Amino acid sequence: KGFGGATSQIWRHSSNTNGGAAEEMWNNKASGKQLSSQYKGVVAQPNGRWGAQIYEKHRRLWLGTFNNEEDAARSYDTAALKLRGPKAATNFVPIGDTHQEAIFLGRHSKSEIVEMLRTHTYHEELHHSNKMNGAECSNHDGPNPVGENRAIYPREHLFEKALTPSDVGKLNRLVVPKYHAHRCLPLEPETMQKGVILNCEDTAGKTWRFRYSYWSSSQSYVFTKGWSRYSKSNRLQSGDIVTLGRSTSGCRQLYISFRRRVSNQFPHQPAALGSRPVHPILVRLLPGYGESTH
DNA sequence: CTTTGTGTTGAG
DNA sequence: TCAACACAAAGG
Repeated sequence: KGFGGATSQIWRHSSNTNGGAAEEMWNNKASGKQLSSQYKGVVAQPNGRWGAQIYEKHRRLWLGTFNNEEDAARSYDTAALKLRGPKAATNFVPIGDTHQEAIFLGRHSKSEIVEMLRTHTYHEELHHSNKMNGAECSNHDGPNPVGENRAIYPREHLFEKALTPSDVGKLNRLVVPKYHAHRCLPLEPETMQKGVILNCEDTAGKTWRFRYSYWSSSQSYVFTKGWSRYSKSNRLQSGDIVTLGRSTSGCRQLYISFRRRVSNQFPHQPAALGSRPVHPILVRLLPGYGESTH
């Protein structure tokens, strides 16, 4: 039932406890050649780090970059289990076999899992999920409710901001108005520099992750990493209004949404004047891996 | 500026 | 499907 069929690992001749250490010796410095990984789904980066990738439907999904080959290999393994099921070939025998991990994988979309792997937060999320499971989440054992069972918590309004041109431009950051930052998203002194990762759920239930930090150079609070992705995916334009909210219950889940700028160019254009018909707004999905809920 | 991860290709 | 390689785009 769970993950962990003994058939799922790729056995290698060399004991892999010391990884590719020996191989690096003769492969690396002497010849200017790129060293190559012994692990499936792992590719070398020019700077000596390791990337993980997996293919699906003629497309490559990037699973992040890592310092160790093994971490990259584990990232591949997780993605393979999510994309290809319990029987997928993996680099290591799946240690998180714990049935808990299977449930965790089942409750998150492919793109969510890929995002966790890319940002190195998969294990953090997994463990957090395990803690929650015993308490207030429904913990079914048999029929695993796969689907949109999103909890609706009472939420508080945090702030809104009309986006500036630079918020949707090439700077790839959102400036959080300082007043609101201090009021509802305070950063601890020690986290100011590094920032924190905020998980924000959108109206479709998708989780977006933003790095939130303080830029001392401009003395401003900003969403950096992740913002560009959100902005582009939703085709945000200057003048559009973004809203942040937060659950008032214990989990303090953040929520993000937006609405289009109220156009002042055409205040009340009569719609039916023999011109072209008004089409419903088409919401384009993120290009790339789509979900097939099966 | 550094690093990521996409574009691309040829092999399997 | 897969990894090697080059390098434009993203990140900081």
